[in-house]
Amino acid sequence: MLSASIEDYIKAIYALQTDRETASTKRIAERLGVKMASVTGMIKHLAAEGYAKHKPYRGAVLTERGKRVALGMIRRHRLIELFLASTLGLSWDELHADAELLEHAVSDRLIERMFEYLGRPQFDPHGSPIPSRDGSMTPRHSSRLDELALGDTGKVVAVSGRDPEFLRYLTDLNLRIGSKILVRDRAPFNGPITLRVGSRTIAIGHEAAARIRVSVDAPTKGARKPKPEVKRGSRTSRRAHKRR
Amino acid sequence: MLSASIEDYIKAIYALQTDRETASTKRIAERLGVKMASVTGMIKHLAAEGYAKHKPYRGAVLTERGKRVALGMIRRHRLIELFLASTLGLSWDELHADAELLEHAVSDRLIERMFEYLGRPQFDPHGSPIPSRDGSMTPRHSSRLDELALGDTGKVVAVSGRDPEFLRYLTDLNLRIGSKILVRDRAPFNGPITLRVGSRTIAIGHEAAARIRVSVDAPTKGARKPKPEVKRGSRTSRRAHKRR
DNA sequence: GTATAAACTTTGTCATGCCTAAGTTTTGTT
DNA sequence: AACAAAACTTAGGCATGACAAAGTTTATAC
Repeated sequence: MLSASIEDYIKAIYALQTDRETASTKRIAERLGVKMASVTGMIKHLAAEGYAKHKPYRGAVLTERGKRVALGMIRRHRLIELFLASTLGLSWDELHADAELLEHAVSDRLIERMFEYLGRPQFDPHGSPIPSRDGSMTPRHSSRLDELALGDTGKVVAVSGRDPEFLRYLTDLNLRIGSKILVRDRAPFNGPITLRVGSRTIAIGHEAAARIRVSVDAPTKGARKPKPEVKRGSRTSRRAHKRR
Repeated sequence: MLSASIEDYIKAIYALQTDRETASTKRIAERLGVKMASVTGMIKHLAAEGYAKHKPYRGAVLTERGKRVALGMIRRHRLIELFLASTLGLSWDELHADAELLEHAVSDRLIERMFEYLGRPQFDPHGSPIPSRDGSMTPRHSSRLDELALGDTGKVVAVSGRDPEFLRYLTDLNLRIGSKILVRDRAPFNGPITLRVGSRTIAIGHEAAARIRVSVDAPTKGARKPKPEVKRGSRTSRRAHKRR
């Protein structure tokens, strides 16, 4: 059985190496709230145990074994979040902190019971995919809201921050998973993006918009102003995550 | 914040001093699966922190402060058990182990959410009372099944063991919280007790019977053989614990 | 290209909580 | 009462995982 500390380090490295290629000592330390010296020590331990590779002065990278552990933790985390949301009705800004504590304590048996109870879900309350037991994740074909063109319509499918402030801000704007949006205006110089959300019109900054993932509707036949220079991901429409 | 270890010691001392007046080093060690030397060390620590009094060679006793912590832990434990039973449908033999792990990790906020979600329950799935936030517990007026007289009828309100084997045994006998029973026969010399449970007739040993608490029905007018030498507790009838 | 800053590692220390081995107190037996 | 066994404590040690301080490597600036 791995200690809670080791699990946290592996999760942190996984998250960091998903962005960049490698997880630096500094960033791991910041993420976990420990000093760099502690991180170096733990990275060496992880390397000795075969969970990571340590390239001195160059950061850490997980091995396949380490990745498997990381995906297992993410699975636990997201199932716990969904379970707490479904049963106790916790709002999305409250979920992360509690799941973070519980993910080290919940038995495998309980995780699988939750999985079945929740109807073998694919996505958590933030729209993030839940890894399957074997570590595979349903890919999401979505675009960053800040990359949408004027006139585009779509549905919010995920958000990438877990900061409660940010999530409450979105709630105040009426933005949640499944919200339908229409891009009304895009100010130049990374200025705010104006959206239609339900019956409200709101303005949102670029930084926030970049954290919101949207599945964009295929354009309808009606005349619309194209904006070809904006590149986007695939636009497959997907059902939103089921809430109760 | 108290460590999981400290919480476990306080719980163990509480349980032991509820039986006897004091919790001996040996018994604490057995309960927690550690050596006596470790217990002595921790008792001294608890005494230094004001959670317990240590009388060397005489065992430990919790202070008021320690008791408050213990009741808080019991509250958490029992609410978690009830929550897992209510949502995931865990059977009573599965509950204890998971709750034991979770009770150290669940936030106070989550505990109170569970409490409300469950409808401010008074009893856990084993029929044990759930301490209120201030530490008071609804007393249960019940008798040990092995002390019932021939012909007595009643309802199972609680069991006092948490051993999964024992609980599965009771399940096999059709005995659960709320089961109505009738004492058909009592063999002499601490022999088995024969019961009517629903439509089945079963025999149960004294040791098991002593762990089952029953609320005995007031005798009906019809003729019945009295057995005055058996003393019992009060016989107030109480609603059984609500299951979903 | 050299100096300085930033990132990183090494070394030694500390708290927690466990252990073993050895010594002490209490209890039980005769 | 005296001895042996059981219960208990003390002393010393170890693993984990954190830290600070000091030293090393890499990046940045000029």
